[in-house]
Amino acid sequence: MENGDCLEMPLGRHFAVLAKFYFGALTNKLSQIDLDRYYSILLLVHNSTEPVTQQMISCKLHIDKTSMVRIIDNLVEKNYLKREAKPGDRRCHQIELTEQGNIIIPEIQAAIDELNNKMMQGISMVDREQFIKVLSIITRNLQGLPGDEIEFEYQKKKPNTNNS
Amino acid sequence: MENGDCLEMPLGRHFAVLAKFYFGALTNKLSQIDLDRYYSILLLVHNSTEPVTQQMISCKLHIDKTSMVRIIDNLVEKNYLKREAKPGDRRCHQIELTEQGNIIIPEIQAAIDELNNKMMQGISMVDREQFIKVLSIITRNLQGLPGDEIEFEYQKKKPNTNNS
DNA sequence: AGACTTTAGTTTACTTTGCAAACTATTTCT
DNA sequence: AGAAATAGTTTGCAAAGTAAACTAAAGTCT
Repeated sequence: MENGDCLEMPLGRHFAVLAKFYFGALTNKLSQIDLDRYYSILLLVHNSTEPVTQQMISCKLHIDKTSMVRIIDNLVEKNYLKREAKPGDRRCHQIELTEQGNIIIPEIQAAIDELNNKMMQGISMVDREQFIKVLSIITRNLQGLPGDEIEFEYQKKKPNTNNS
Repeated sequence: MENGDCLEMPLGRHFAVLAKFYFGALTNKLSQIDLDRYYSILLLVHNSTEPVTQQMISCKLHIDKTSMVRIIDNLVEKNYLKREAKPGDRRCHQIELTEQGNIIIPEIQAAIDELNNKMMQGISMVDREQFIKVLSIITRNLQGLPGDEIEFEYQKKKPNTNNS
């Protein structure tokens, strides 16, 4: 094998460690906020063009749906999100940012931008883009999905795919 | 920001998802084995040239030391590892592979190689190497470490560093 | 319309992991 | 010898994944 064993950990472990460092640093940067995690969720709610449901967040962020319930409970309790009945389908809960939620979005975004910058220090723009590109391909390969974007199959045309 | 927001998740989240997919696939490949995790630990014990202690594993793999106790307990109970008194320093427990542990190492290694291959499909060798290189730099940047390898500071000359 | 199935979300129970604090046994420092 | 540091352990707690069973609301199918 030419690749893989040039690292002293399996690549998956490496990714896990990176994620840990990343969110550790992010939580650190955002210690002013009454929230030490779930930033991705708030961002997703904020950036989404379509109405956001719990299932959609679960799918896109690959978080378990039962965990999702608890997490949204938490964020609602802390007054960053609100659950509203979705008109037209009362099974769904439409997740929206509260006023307080909207306030911290720019702070989160700024911290992430800053962190990404620090993280990418010493890497040329070309290499950064290439890195992101490879990251997308790897993700797709690992899912075994033919998709084009890293959209992660949130109800994207399911042609009878019994994905068991 | 030029980078970062080209993905719809913070990069850290992306890494976490990748790790999840990776180990999911790996566990799947290794379903023959009576072990659905901790592969990295067994590999580390196997590949290490120096005697392995729990602390060393904790440091290299960035696993909490109290979790480490439980994990090693588990692996000892399943007869993949054994704890032995380290001659010369009875505080340390020297961790070694059992016979059964040694048997599954090649299987794990093969599964990882196979998975890495599948993961890297469609990416040229040059790009793979470049990707790994960027990955190392990012890791170093996130740790704020000046180190050279991704060795993660396991007792590498600690000049009074009170890492609290 | 009525029966069946699917979907979104919830609850419960259990497991794994991380973190913090307190602890033991050993070693090192002075 | 006495103090401090180190390796490991234990306990308690919180977060998060998994599985199973459940509710309520749609959707489907004769």
